[in-house]
Amino acid sequence: MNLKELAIKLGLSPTTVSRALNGYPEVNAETRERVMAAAQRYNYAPNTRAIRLATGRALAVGHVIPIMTRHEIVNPVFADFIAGAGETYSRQGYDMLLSVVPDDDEDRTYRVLKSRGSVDGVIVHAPRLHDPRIALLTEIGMPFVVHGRATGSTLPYSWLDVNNRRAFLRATEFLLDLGHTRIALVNGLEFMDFAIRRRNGYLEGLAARNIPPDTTLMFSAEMTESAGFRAARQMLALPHPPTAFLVASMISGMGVRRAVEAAGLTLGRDISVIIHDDDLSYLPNGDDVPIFTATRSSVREAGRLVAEMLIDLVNDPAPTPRERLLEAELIIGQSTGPAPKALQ
Amino acid sequence: MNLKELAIKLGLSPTTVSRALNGYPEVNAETRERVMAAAQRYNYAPNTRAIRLATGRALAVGHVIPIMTRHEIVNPVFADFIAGAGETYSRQGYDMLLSVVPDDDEDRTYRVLKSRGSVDGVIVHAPRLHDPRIALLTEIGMPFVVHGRATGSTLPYSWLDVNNRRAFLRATEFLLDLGHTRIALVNGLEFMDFAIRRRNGYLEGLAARNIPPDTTLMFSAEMTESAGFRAARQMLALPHPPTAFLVASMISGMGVRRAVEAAGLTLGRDISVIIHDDDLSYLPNGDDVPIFTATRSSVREAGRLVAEMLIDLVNDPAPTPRERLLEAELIIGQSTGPAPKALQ
DNA sequence: AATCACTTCCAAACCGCTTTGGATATTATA
DNA sequence: TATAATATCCAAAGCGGTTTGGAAGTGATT
Repeated sequence: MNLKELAIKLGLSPTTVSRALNGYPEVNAETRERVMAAAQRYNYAPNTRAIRLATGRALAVGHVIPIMTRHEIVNPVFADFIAGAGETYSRQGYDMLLSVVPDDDEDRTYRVLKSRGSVDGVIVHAPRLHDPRIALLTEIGMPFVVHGRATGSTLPYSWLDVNNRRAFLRATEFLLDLGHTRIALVNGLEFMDFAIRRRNGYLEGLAARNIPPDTTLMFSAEMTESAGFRAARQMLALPHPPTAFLVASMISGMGVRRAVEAAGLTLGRDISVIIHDDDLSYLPNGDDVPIFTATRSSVREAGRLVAEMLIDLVNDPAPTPRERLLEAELIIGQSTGPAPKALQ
Repeated sequence: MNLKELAIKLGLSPTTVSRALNGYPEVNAETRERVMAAAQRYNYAPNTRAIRLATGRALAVGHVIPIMTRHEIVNPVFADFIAGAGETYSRQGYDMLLSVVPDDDEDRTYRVLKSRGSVDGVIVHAPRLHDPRIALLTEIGMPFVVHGRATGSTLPYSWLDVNNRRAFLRATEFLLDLGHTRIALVNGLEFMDFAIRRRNGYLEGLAARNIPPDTTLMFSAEMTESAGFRAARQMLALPHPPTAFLVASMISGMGVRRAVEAAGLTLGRDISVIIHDDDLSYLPNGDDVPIFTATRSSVREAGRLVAEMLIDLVNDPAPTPRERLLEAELIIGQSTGPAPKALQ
């Protein structure tokens, strides 16, 4: 059942039917009723392909997921972020287009997305320092919003980010207030923008108390359980081990916990751990009471908001970029406590 | 730059240019060269919206992700599965359309996807017993492939599944061979088809050795770390506790491990654990040597294959459904060992 | 030289919608 | 009552491709 057939059945022109369904004013209220009812009855839904061609809009948003050819890691926060963004798209009648491409092919993908008109805009994931995608997208005129920020980028751009620096600063201060002075950082890969900001927050916190940073207590790698385990095991074996860990994610935190327990130490008593919790639905930080003390910020909510920002941007391409900084909460769990006296 | 403009620049008709680019035979080799070169030079890419309308094909595959309104869990294997499927789509020139919808709205979503012509087919995720989606999709004539199977469904349908029954049967046998007789099952939600099959494999393994199943050793819940922890803690506190656990996922396995260690027991010595490992890229089961003994099957590879099956199906709607059963490997890690003598 | 079979190209219809530019009927205004 | 304004509807022209049904040219065949 298409527009024309429906129009014939109603004894109206396609024009009028189209207008009736799309809420244009130049159609009799009674006629509109009739049209709506018929559309319902015949189960009519306009063909999106035709709408897209006629309007020149894709009614779709692209997410380009680069698969790193080196370390083949799919970002664990991806599923929840997508779920959040997807909620927004469903609500607003947009489609979500996912392109999974080798990371050396990302440029071409954006160009093709643009020239084929497949999407109205894109979301940029996991920005790195001096991220080249910002210049590329600006150049080809593709609207975009970055989830995160790209330190070092000179062009203006729209973004939504968590205040990672502040989150890790607060976490550091919290540990310092508990009497910890040997605080380790188990960070993500430090070419990622968020990781840099977190490190900066950590360093800032230490500096404010005149504690010189100790590179043996600073670790950076992919946020896997194993990496967290290795980092913590290694640091706990130091002659002057840390009494607290600041950890980049729930998953690495589980590795850290394993190392702590393997060393015969007790979490929250001998060793304090604060993680960053993206509030992933399949990795809840405990049920009622949180397992880990954490800086928490829902990546799903971020997905919802970023998607909204992009749709706004597409519908009203204002010259001034949209920016939004979310604060992470610091939630207290069972993994932190006062620094052990013996080591203070 | 569109077809017409390109045709004018070349002094040819749009027909010829279209045919040249699409490899039709009725065009001079020399002319084709010229057209290809010009397309390259002017950076011409055909507008997908027009192609879709003209051909009546969506050149897109849909993935409908139901967000359960109750327990808001996004499937953790989702990201890797999507990554795998996405690789296939990129390779074959298809778009991947993701719809995130409340689970009570899934039906409507499929109908709309069909009547609007947004996709050529869909992948059905996470089938349950008697899954109603199979009848629905068959009824509305939407090509689909199920990732998994739906026990109880009477209609024929195409699917790709891991032999979950066999995997858990083998894992059970492996534990039995090690002398374990008190084997616990920490399963996923048992309205999910894969969970039922795993339980069946487990029960079959026990039955073959004349071990009656013990319901106090059978647990079923969402596959979270906390759920795994709770299940194991509870079972380990039993008067006659298990010496081995069969666990549905890496994540629940981590919870089980935590409970084991919290009970002062050692994994692989006092307690054996076998997990099912979906080979998620962000949750590797150890680096070089596996942490957990596991039944392993790459969900990413499954994604690649399911997507291929669907595209085949769309391009050649054969009457006989396509079926494919993958076997899981049993890989030996550090989490299993002979049953402790004292408890045997 | 006429006919036939290819080869190579093109004009025009079509996909299903939106949107422009009227046309017609109805009501208000002078 | 004539005219202007308004309400309501429609024909037709896109949107940018694909595809059908020739047409013209070329070389081979009779």
